[in-house]
Amino acid sequence: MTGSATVPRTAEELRAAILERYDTFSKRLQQIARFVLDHPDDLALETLAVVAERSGVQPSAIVRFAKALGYSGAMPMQRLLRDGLLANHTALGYGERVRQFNAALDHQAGAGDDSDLLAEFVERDTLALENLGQTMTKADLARAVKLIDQAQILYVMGFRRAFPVASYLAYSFQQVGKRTIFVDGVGGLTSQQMGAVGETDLLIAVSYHPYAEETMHAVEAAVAAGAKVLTITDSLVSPMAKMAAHVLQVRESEVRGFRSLAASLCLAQTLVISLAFERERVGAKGVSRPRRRKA
Amino acid sequence: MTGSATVPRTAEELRAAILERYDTFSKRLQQIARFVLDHPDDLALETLAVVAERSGVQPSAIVRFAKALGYSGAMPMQRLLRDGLLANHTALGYGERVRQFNAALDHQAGAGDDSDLLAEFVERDTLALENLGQTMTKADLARAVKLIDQAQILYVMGFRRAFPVASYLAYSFQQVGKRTIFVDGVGGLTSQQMGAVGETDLLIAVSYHPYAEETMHAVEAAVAAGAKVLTITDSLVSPMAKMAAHVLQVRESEVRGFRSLAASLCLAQTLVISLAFERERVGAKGVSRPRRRKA
DNA sequence: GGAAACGTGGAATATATGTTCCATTCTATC
DNA sequence: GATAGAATGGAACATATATTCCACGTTTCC
Repeated sequence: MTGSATVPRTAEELRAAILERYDTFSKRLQQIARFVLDHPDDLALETLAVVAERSGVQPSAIVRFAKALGYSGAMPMQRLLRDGLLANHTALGYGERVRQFNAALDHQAGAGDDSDLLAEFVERDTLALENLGQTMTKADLARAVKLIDQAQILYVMGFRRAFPVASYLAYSFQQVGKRTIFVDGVGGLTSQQMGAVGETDLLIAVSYHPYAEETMHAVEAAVAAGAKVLTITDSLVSPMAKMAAHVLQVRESEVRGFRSLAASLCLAQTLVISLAFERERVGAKGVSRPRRRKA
Repeated sequence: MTGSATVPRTAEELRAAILERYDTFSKRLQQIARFVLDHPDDLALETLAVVAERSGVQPSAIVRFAKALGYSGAMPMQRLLRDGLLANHTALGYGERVRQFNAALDHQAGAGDDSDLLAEFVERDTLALENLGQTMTKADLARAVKLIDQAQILYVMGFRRAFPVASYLAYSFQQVGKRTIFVDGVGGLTSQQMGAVGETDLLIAVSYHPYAEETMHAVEAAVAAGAKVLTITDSLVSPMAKMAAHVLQVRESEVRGFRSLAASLCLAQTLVISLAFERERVGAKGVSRPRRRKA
């Protein structure tokens, strides 16, 4: 039953072995391989039944997987991962990591020091998310969702730094079955794309300082056409905020002058899923169930 | 059977409770208490039988110990310590906390319950960021930055869910003065946009499961043309990963079947700024100083 | 298009683990 | 030093877990 001459004896070897033989595995075995690579901790700590449920396979399949790698069963493989886990844990104590982290943050004034840029950004985005959770009220969200739900056609726009957020919104709203037009400005056709905006429609405009002129003009045009406008922006006094029917303020924190988009995207996804739930609750027509869906 | 009114609910509380009540314990119970305090990892990870043998007591004594602290058995106490261990080792804590999080969600799993969707997503994104900070090594990042820096022309692509990430990368790299072509696939011109790829160029391909065919083909084409490929993806065995010169794995956590992009965007920005710093340090030609710049 | 080989899900089984129980030992008190 | 009470060890038990096995489905190759 031993597939190869050498059976992996460390967590790293196991990883390498899986990668090497991935192609020779069957579909289900590949699925398990992915799970093991992506969530080694789960396999190490949880029982087989839990791992099976979480990875969406049968316990027996996991045993087969372990045997395909040359083990006598799933348990030896688990032990391997567990040991690796413990080794990592003891090698780098918690306190030490915190110290390193804080030290890195302390000299963030240092010019070219990019030694732990990632840690800084992680920290910054975490703060931004925290702030979002504290400042954004349920009422504001509910109102935004209601506006979106009531719109016959949803227009989404956002340029430059706001473009990723806008594209995410457009893509996701389409995915959950909302009629959405992404005003991407390709070919300078912004006004044409917005041409059919009417009173029953909603424009979601995403914009941060410095506010793109194109977006402002589009908002003006939409208001003139009688459409409602929902803006996602960084300031309640931004040019858009006054014209908009509703404003969602997102305060992205800043490190070294660079702003992020983590909070905006988190908010964006919340809007999308909230809408999906709302429609499901009301039993809207032809909307696929949002739960368990891979977005 | 509950010794005291409040049962410890975290690893720290447990530690405190043991210390506080140490004197009231019998000799054998004190022996176990010492072992738990000194080797919490062992109790967390090993089976009761192993712990019993290692600490020189009977399994039943450990159960008694747990009951003396108010638990229904030894298992709940083990779970507690396990969670505590994971909390310290955030890279591992990730999976466990997601599990807890999901378990909590399951209770309120009523379909249309969006009462605090935002809080859920904030929590999930926070976890994903934390995990990113712990699992992404400096070496991996440094190598990616080096690849980008050495590329004469940088191509960036990513479709569907990866599109926001790709657009962000393209926009930001252009902002910091890197020659970048955003392969956005407008008008079905993907292959034309990629037409000029050469050996001195780099393609950054962002892709998540299920991987867009267009992206895979583009990666193949780039490799065939002799260009290097850097992929940002969710699995080391994703179709792209094999062809790529370097892979950056991003594990976005998932709530109710919906994945986010927070970690990916955080990574993206880290790459951009790291490149900017790198160039500044070397004193590259005509690159605007990255600091204090609004990206 | 048919047949063989392979892969898969789920129930059945064997095993190992945590827990309980009670006879025995230890400790404290008179 | 005797005795009552508590504590302990280890066997017996119940439970949960990993593993095996087989009928069914799927793919592959002739």
